[in-house]
Amino acid sequence: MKYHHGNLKEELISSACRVCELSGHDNMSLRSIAKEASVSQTAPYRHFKTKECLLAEVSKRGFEELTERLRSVTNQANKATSKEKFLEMGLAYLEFGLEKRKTYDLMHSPVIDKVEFPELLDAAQGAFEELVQILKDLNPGISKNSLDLKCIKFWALMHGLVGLLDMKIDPEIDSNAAEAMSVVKKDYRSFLEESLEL
Amino acid sequence: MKYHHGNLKEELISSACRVCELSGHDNMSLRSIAKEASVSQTAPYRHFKTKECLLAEVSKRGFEELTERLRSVTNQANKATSKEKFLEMGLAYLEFGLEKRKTYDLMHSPVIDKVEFPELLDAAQGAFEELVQILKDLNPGISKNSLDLKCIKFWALMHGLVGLLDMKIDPEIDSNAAEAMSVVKKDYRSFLEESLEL
DNA sequence: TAATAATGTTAGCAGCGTAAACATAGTATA
DNA sequence: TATACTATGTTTACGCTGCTAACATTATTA
Repeated sequence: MKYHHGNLKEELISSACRVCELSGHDNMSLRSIAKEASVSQTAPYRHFKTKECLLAEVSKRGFEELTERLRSVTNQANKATSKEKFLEMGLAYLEFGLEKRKTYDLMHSPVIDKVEFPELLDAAQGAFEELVQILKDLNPGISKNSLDLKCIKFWALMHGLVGLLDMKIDPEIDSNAAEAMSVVKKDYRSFLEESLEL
Repeated sequence: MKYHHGNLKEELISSACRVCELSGHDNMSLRSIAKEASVSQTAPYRHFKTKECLLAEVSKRGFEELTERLRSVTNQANKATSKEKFLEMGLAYLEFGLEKRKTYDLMHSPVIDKVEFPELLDAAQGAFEELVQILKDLNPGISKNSLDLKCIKFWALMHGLVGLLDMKIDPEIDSNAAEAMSVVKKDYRSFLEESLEL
C-alpha cells in the first residue's frame, strides 16, 4: 500500500460525478467518496479547498459534456439543413437534461455560487455558443438583438422543458399538466418543430 | 412561561418560510428555527415527521402564493382583453420567481420528493389552471391537444426564464448570454408579447 | 376524577464539513 | 549524494446537523 495515491484528485472528481448522478448532490458526502477512494476523510482537502469546489468541478464536467453533445450536432457535416440541426440540438439538450438529470440539477443549483467559479460560466457559455450558432445559421442576416432574443427564448424553453418533463406527475390524477406533459413526451420532435416559429 | 406553546406548528412554518427565502433551504436547520421559536430543538418533531415535511409545507405555501398572484390577474374584471391578461400573467409569474427566488428554488428542488407529497402537486396544479384558463380565453375553440401544448410551452418558457434571468453573469464578461439576458430584463413585456406568437 | 392523548423537554447517537498538527514521499538545490 | 522543501497523505478533534428514545407536563375525554 503506497502512501501517495498518485491520481487521487482525478479519482475523487470522477467518483463525485458518479455519486452525484446516482444519488444527487444532496446525498453526497466528502467522507463517503473519500472512503470509496480508500483514503482518509480529510485527504480530499489537499485537492479541494471546500466541498463546494469539488461540486463545482462536477458541475463543470456536466457543462462540458452538454457542450460536447451540442457541438457534435453542429459538426454533423452530412446533415442537410440548419433546421434539421436545430431540431436535433433541441433534442440533444433535452436528452442530456433527462439522462443526466441529477447532474443537470447540480449545474443549475444555487449551492454553487457561480460568481466564485467563473470557469463554470465559461463552460456554460460554451454550450450557449452552440445554440447561438445554429440559430444564426437558421436566420441569416438577423439583427444581433433579435438573435439574442431568439437564443434566450430557445434556451429558456429547453431549460424549462427539462424541469417540467421530469416532474413525476401521478398519471392517476386527472391533471391538465400531466396530460400535456405526456403529449410533449410522446413527440418532442413535432413539439420542437412548432417551436421553430417562436 | 407556559409549557405548551399553543401555536407552534404555524409559527414553525412561517419561520421556515422566512429563513428559506432569506438564506435558502440549504442553510436552514430545524434546530435554528426551533431556537427562533424559543422551543427545544426536538419540539418540531411533534408537528413534522421529518425536516422534509416542513420543507414541503414551505413549498406548498409558495405554490399557493403563486396561484394567488396569477388568479388575481385572471380576476381583474376591468382589464379589457385576454391578451392583456396573458401578458400580465407572464409578468406576474416572472415577478414571483425573481422576488421569491429562494422559495421558488425550493418549490422546484428535488430535495422534496413530490410523489410523497401529493398536496404539492395539487398546489402546483392550481397555478397551472390559471395559465390554462387564460390561454383558453385567448384561443377560443382551440383543440384540447393544441391548448395543452400551448400551456406547456408557455409554462416552460416562464420557468426557464426565471432560471436564466437570475443567473449572476458578470457584465464584464463579453458574453452573448449576458447581453441577451440584459435585453430581456430591460423589457419583459415586449419579450412576452413576441412569445404570444409561439 | 381518572385515563389518555397531545405536546413539550433532555440526553444522546451517528454523520457531516472542516481545521490543526503531524507523517511520509517526491523533488529541487547545495 | 545529502539536505531542504513541497506535495500529499493521516490522525484527532470540534461544532453543527437530523433524528430517536425516554421522560414530563398539560389538555381532553370517558
